[in-house]
Amino acid sequence: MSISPKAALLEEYALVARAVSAPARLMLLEQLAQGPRGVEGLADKTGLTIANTSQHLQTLRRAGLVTSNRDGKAVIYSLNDERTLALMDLLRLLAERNLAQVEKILRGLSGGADATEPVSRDDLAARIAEGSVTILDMRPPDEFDLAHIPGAMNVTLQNLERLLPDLDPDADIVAYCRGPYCIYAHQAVAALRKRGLKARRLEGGLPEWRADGREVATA
Amino acid sequence: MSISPKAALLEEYALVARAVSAPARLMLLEQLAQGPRGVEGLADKTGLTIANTSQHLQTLRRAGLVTSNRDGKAVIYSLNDERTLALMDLLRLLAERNLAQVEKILRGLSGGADATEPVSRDDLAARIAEGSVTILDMRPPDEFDLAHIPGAMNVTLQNLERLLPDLDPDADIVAYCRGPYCIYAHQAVAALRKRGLKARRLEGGLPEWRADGREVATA
DNA sequence: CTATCATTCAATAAACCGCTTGAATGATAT
DNA sequence: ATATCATTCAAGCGGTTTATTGAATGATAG
Repeated sequence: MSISPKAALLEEYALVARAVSAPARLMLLEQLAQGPRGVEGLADKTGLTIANTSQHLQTLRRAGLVTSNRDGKAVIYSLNDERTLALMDLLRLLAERNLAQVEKILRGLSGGADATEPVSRDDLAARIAEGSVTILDMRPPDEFDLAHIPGAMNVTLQNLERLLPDLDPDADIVAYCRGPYCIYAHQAVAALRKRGLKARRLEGGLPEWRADGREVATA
Repeated sequence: MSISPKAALLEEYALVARAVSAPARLMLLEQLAQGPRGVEGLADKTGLTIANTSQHLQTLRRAGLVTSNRDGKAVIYSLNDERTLALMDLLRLLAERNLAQVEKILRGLSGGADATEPVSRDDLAARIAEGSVTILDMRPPDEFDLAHIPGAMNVTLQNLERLLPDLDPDADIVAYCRGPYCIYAHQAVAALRKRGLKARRLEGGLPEWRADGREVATA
């Protein structure tokens, strides 16, 4: 006598939820949203050990969220389903709306300033067409090189200070990074606004920009 | 020195995911999607013990997915955010698309017959207006009494057999139950089709029908 | 005030998860 | 074949989660 089909189904749904229930795996998925990666690359980016990264990736694979294929001696993992990003975004949305702790952390990121509404991707595209916006890509240079929004300047939080004198104090600035989970854009906007600049965050990040079918540039 | 804000945020997102990563809690949420309930009622419906139910509900509350308020000596829990249903539906979708195991279980439910596409709620509403459809509500009578689609007949799997002679063999039949997680409608459709009747499943269930802003009837 | 009832808390054992370590695998290059 | 390299496997430790049990709480009714 097997267990009920209902219980079996719930167990499978729970398996998917469990896959996204560990911070380490959310980090890995955020990286994979940028594009396919090998185990070592993912381990580097996330700060996990190689063996640990491999294990987490296998958990994700068992839940059907990623696939792997061999390329020579390296194993390349990629997102299996774009809707995984939607799942992660819903997690974020629910957490932001319903958990006081999250609001507190986000307020801390913006340095006490009022959180500003993000700029929609449609808006940004229109501004690009007008040529009336300065775009900052806050991701590490290697990710910028792979793909970025056309016209964006690659800046890290560390060298943002040095860039300040070069920025037109009247320009509208839009900062973005990996996606909704990436906080560099939050931090950049906070730093820029503290200096009186008109900076805002892009809604989502590069994967979302791409998912809209918009063009990207490569180095 | 506190941990990084990024890690703290991921921990909170993971908390939400963990909340929906246990079959028992998915069952509770499915019940709560029908409407607010007390602890004892939820324990009855899910087959969990009272203490266990209470603990799971507190886990859900910590994740911000449900709220509770006291009514006399009973504590009534309700869904805190409609998007929780979207989260659960996304879990189901990802599982159905990417896990072979799920497809196998669903094929088992339909008794080997080809799975039929569900009827959309728009379609059903149009058919109701035409009066050209027989609607079966497969939920337990107490849930039917609280709210059901106007014109629906309340049938349980157990007494479906007895009802068969009364059904017009040429009628279009649409069965529904609690929502996407409820398998009674699947099973009813399988049983009816095996007897040559034209039965299909409604997409989603009563909570989704309601969320569309459509009317419901009460006993 | 006392009794009752629904719910929660506390303590426990068993199972599971996440990370580390070191060895094993499997594909390539010499 | 042998060496090398990226990845995976296996085992183990500490911490967390789950279900159970029985006691404690808190609101209401008499």
